[in-house]
Amino acid sequence: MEALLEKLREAGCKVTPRRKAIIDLFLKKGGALSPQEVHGFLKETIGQCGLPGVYRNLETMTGCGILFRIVTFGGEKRYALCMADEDAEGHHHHIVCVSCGKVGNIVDCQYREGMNIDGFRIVSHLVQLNGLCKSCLTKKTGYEQ
Amino acid sequence: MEALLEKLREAGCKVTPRRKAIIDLFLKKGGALSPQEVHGFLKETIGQCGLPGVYRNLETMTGCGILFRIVTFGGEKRYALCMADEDAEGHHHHIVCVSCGKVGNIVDCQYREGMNIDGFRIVSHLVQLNGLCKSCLTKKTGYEQ
DNA sequence: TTTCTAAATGGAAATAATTTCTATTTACAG
DNA sequence: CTGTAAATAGAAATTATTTCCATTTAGAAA
Repeated sequence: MEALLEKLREAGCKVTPRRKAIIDLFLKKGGALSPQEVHGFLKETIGQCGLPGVYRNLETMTGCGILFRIVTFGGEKRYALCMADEDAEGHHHHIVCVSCGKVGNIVDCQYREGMNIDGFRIVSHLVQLNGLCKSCLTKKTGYEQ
Repeated sequence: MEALLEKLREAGCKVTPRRKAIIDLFLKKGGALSPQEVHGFLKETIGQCGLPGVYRNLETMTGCGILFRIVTFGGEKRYALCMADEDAEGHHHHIVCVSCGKVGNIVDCQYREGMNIDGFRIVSHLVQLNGLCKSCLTKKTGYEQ
């Protein structure tokens, strides 16, 4: 938790009760959440908070590298904690369990900014793996991305 | 064009004037379009057509493999023609020019369904490269993804 | 500490995006 | 041709997202 708050400070953002509550929520829930879900859960915990604030904070915290946006085939917005561990400090991608939402880091990536592929100069790229984590391979739950 | 219409038939979908107009539009424009843009352009060409129909058709045609959904960091929906050439008949990904929207195919991919990575069993994955195509490397235009 | 200020918040309201619904039309199999 | 399931149109409903602005607050600086 403290490491995540530090990321806010590094980015010059304030550590507010609401932001703490949002991080808390993601830590507790463990998976990927939509703005609406975050809003709903916050209502239960810290009482109130408008959707505009939720949207703003999810984006702010994505900018700080605390959250990242899950890519879904339907295009709906979902965010998850970017738990960069020692291995994944730098460039990395995510693997998301389609059943429970657990997130892992993928550190080996063949793409780099500036490289040339098929006549294109790469400026950015996106890789996301969807899979089943160990525990969900045995017991399937209701959560589907 | 005919090859694309064939994909509709293969999927058991009807070939309607509107669908032809949408394919036409993508062929002419060349890049990635949002539902709203498609709607706007159709108004100019075939007169009218409701947004609901645009949404339905973009999804239908994505299901047939005629279009694919561009992944943007902002999460907004955009579609582009999936011009699978000889090399890219099967599994492939896309590289999109962030300046003009031109789409290329990436056929070498290290990920496969069913493989195990870091304790996850992969069920699907998504790779998208964003870059600058040859012509845009020299002249930058206004179009940004 | 206290003060100050830019950043964050809350919530109402506006806007934009997407879906649902239903009556009508149409592609195309037979 | 004809019949029928699929597609269409557009209105309306719903949902998602953003804008706005007055108020509060975190945290730097005095």
